[in-house]
Amino acid sequence: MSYDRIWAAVKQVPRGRVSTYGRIAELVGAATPRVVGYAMAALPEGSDVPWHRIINARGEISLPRGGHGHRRQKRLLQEEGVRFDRQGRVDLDEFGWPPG
DNA sequence: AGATTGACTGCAT
DNA sequence: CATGCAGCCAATC
Repeated sequence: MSYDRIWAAVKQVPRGRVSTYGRIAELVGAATPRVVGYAMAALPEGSDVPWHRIINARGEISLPRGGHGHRRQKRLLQEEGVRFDRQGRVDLDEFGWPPG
């Protein structure tokens, strides 16, 4: 089982932008959103895959609220210039990738 | 081999 | 805008 294709697609998300599980799934063409999420969870710690740029279709971080991972992801995105609204959501029309 | 679960999504209510 | 529900595929038990 190799998530290489999924990871390769995630690597193409430019800095300061975010993409969704569904978009990545469409991009690789051989996975459904759930599998993309599964691939993210299976990611080794020191990988160069920008996993934090992947959020759900509603523009929100999909990790459990208050969890360690959730906070880390939000911080990484903010460091790249991605802005969150008061509800902790990203405007996909502005930061989503691919655009449109 | 069958049941359960998960970093999901889209449509209906 | 929030909930509920079915469909989805792979990993785990």
